[in-house]
Amino acid sequence: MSKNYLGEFEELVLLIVGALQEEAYGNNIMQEIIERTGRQVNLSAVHITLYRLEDKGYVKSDMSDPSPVRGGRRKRIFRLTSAGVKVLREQQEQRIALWQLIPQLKF
Amino acid sequence: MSKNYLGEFEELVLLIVGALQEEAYGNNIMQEIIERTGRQVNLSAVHITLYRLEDKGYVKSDMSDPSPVRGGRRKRIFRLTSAGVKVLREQQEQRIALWQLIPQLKF
DNA sequence: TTATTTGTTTTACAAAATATAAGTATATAT
DNA sequence: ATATATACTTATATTTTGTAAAACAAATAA
Repeated sequence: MSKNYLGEFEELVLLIVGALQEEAYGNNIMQEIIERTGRQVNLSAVHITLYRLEDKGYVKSDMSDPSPVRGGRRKRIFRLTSAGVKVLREQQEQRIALWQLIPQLKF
Repeated sequence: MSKNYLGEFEELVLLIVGALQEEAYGNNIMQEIIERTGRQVNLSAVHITLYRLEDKGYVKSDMSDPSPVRGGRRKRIFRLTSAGVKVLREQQEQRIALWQLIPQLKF
C-alpha cells in the first residue's frame, strides 16, 4: 500500500495548479507561490515537484500552443486529476476534523 | 530568516497535540495518528518530531506524575505554544484561501 | 527481589522531499 | 543569421523527515 498524503510543498503546488486552471505552468506557478507565501522558490523545484505529482497521478499535463510573445514557446500546462482532487480533499478533511477538537483553534 | 511552515507530519503531530490536550504524550499521540489516518507510525518518529517541534518553539513539555498502573511511569506531556497555534492557523488560512479559487474543491 | 511493563532519550541510518545547477529547445526581435 | 527571452528537462546535491535499534529509567506485580 502506497502512501496517500502529500508533502507540504507538494500540497501547495497542487492547490495552485487547481487555482490557476488553464494558466498552470512552471513559471506562473512559481510566481503565484512567491506572491502568496512570500517565500522564495526555485523554478526547477516547482517543475520537479510537478513531475513527481504527475508520477503519483495527481496531475496530468499537455503542451500548449506557443504564445505570440518574444521567446513565448510552448508551455506544459498542468491540471488536477480526480485522484488529485481526492487527496487534497481527504487531507483537508482530516485537518478540519482535528481543528474541531482544539479549543485554541476555534475561530 | 528561517522557514515558517510545517512539514506534513509535523503539522499532523502538532494538531494531535492540540487535540489530546493533557493526554498528549508519545504513545498516545502515535495511537491517535494510527486511528485517524490508518497509516502505520513509528513511535520514535513521533518522539523525534515532538523534539523538533519543541526546538522550533511550537510546543513545550513537562513531565507528569506517574500514573498508578503497572509500569505507569512519568510521561512527557506536550502542549501547543502560541507560536504553534499561530503557525497552524496561518498554514490553514493559506490553504483555505486557495480552496476558494478551485471549482473542483467547492463543497 | 526480580520480572514485566510503560515510557523516554539518544544515536545512527535511510528514504523522501526539496533545492540548485547545468543543459536543451524553440520562440520572436533585430 | 544571430541574439535574446521563455520554458522545459535532466542530473546532482542538500535538507528534512522518518525508521530502527539500543540504552536508560521507573513503576507495579508476583
